[in-house]
Amino acid sequence: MKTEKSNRLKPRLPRGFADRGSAEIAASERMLDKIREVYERYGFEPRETPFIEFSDALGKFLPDQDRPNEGVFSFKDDDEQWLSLRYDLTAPLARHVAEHFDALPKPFRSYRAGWVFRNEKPGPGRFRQFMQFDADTVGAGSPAADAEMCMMMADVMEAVGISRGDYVIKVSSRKLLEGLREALSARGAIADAQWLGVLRAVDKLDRLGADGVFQLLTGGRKDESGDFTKGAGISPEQADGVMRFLGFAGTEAQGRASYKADTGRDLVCDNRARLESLANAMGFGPTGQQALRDLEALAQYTRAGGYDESRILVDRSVVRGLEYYTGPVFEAELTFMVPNDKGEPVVFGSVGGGGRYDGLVGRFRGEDVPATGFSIGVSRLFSALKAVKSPIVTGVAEHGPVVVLVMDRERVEDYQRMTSALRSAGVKAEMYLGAAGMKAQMKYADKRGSPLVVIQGGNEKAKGEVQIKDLLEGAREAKAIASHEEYKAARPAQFAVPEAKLVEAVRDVLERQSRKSEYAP
RNA sequence: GCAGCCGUAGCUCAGUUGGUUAGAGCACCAGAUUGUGGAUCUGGGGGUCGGCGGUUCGAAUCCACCCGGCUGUACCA
Repeated sequence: MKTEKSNRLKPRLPRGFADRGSAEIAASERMLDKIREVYERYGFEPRETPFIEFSDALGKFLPDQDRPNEGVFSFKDDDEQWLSLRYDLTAPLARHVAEHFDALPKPFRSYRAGWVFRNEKPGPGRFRQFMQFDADTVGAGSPAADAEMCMMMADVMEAVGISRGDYVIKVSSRKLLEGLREALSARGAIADAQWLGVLRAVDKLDRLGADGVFQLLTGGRKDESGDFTKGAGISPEQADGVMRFLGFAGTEAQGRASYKADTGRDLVCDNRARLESLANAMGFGPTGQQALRDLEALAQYTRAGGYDESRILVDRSVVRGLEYYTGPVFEAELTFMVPNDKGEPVVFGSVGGGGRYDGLVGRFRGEDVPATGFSIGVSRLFSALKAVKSPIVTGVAEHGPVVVLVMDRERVEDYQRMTSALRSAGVKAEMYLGAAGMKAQMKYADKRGSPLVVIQGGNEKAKGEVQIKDLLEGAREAKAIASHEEYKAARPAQFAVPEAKLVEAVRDVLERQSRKSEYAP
């Protein structure tokens, strides 16, 4: 049945979605296994939730009439209730814990890997379906729970092959920022909308630098393309206070040159000293004081666990999401340089993050339930592993199956018997299932990455033999052969064995191949 | 969402001031070779030139709109 070309369906994928091949799936699974091992070692247990939740359970993104799918994929169920594809794993976990609260041990420590969906503009390395790998502790309000998250993140980095020094877990606290707001309010109240602008500006410090942040805090900023971003609209004096919080000395009026950075990895010093200098610079009120005490405790616990500032570092510029964090926030940053598409070296950047969200479970209950956790961006971490050539992703790809050629269509049963014998012996094998001739079957085996093929035509059958052709060795030998006649006559790396010795001979070849690293594809 | 650049075969790209039947390399398929993956040679399939309108005797080429891609920016739970 031939379809008219014009009505033929075009095979295509919506943007922001991707297919994956066997090599990528295998490498990704290896990475997930490493992460899982770390979580298990810390005593976390697996727990899964479905892709779809009631929209109101997911948080602020309730679909409205005008833009029902803004940011999140939503649709109406038969009973007119709004459902949504989850956009992270934290909100569904909060729902799960609240729903089974009485039955769960508390603190409840669990982990999960899963696909999440966001309906927003995709870009390079950004998809509308992507995987996160989360761990959470619900029911523990102590900074020790947050400290454990940081240590576990550090362990994950090393478990997947990121060297010590190539990553840092940066820690700050939403309460610390709240303390900043308190302190700045002495010079005039800051409205909620303004404060969101301040947080957004602070979050961009590493990308825009001090000048850019200052502009975004006050009037606004025009980027090189001429696009204007509206500022938060706080006073220059308040903005100076924000800059002081971030570790810059001087004021705007004294000139930009006097600003001095105290963040980032260049100035690694004692976490306690960093917190002290911040306390002295700011003069915090009660909220800020509490945040300082929490972070001090956290730093003390991680240090006791053997994690110093080169691995877990207090950094006030960490903000994270604007929505539900209530206490410590953390971010796993890879500090090595990679070339961007213009060839300039840039820091690889964040591969995951998290924080304390004491209010999220409480939305389903009368009272706050303390909770903390973090999330790893799986595909982002995966591309980082490629960049550092971690053995987890560069490890040799597996060979394809042994292919038993079908030389004589009348004797499919014989070939099936050989294939089954190989499988029973634990050898990955298949009988050729297509309709093509021998040459095409050889090409098929080649494309599948077969280590060898089994050949039994009429001649071999008459002698009670099978031919085994080592495809890897054969390809190597063929390079030296120029003419096709010679190639045909030579039958490189091919030999006959008695039919009864088939399995044994195949194993010998596979064994020999596995010892020769030069065959690695 | 806003701004800029770009859409020609599966991929990478040619295509003259608007002018016959739109090309190349790679990839794919077949033959040379009853039954041998490589190399070589010969042949073949594959295009509504992103889409839809317009200007024109004539559009891959010029114009408008739409769609898609890339880049920056905004948002990012």
